[in-house]
Amino acid sequence: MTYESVLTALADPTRRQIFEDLRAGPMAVTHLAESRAVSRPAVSQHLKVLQKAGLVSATARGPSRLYAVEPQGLAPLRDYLDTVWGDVLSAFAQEVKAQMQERSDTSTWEQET
Amino acid sequence: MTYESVLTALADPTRRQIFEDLRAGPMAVTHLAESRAVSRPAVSQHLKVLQKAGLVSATARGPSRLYAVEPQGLAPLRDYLDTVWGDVLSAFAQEVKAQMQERSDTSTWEQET
DNA sequence: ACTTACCGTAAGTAATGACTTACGAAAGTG
DNA sequence: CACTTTCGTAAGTCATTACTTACGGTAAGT
Repeated sequence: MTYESVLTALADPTRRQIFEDLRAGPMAVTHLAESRAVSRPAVSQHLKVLQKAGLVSATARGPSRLYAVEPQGLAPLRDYLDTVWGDVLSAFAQEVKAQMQERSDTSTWEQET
Repeated sequence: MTYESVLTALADPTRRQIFEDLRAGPMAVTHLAESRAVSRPAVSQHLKVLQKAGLVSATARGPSRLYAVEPQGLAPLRDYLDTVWGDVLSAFAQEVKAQMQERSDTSTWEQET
């Protein structure tokens, strides 16, 4: 639900691969595990994290369970980038211009990165 | 530079707080550390990770060092969300509609989440 | 030059998390 | 009703990583 959980969920490479594999459509846990280097319980645990983050949803299909991408799960992260950082990005250009004009004389700076 | 490094950099809560604190403007390491519960070297290490991810930049200011937000650092993550998941999101609505119409008869499903 | 202030790095420790094996539950099949 | 398949969870191990203390290095002030 929160953008923090989305970030931590997408930070792990294996979990991100599983999430991206689900782009092909809903899949069962066994099918997800056999095309990967980790065991099936590991995939289940990753899916649990993804589900808690709202990125995937589970559907009982007999004894099997189909996991599918929940597209609205990425909305918190998108909103975070837009609302929290959108203003900063737009305000940055102005500030840079202002500072460069303000300190055009005091030129004792030393850029590193 | 890559969206993976951005995700791992923003996954840690302390590191994310430091990054968000820099929205107020360029700050020195000591100033960042004294308003937080971790030591100064810890902040330095976090800033190193953020710098490698392209999220912040350092500027030598006398014996001090001013760290500033690098606004273009979030671009890889934005691009990842747009290119990789933008198509999936738009294609999802159509697929859902098609599936619901296709399986309007085989109604033995059981939603969980 | 000596001192002070600010910072990065090294080394070591503690904690978080990713993974495995083992087990039990739920649902279809004979 | 047994049997099989599929899956989640528990317990434990191992690797990653976040954190601390200690140290050295650089730049300004006196």
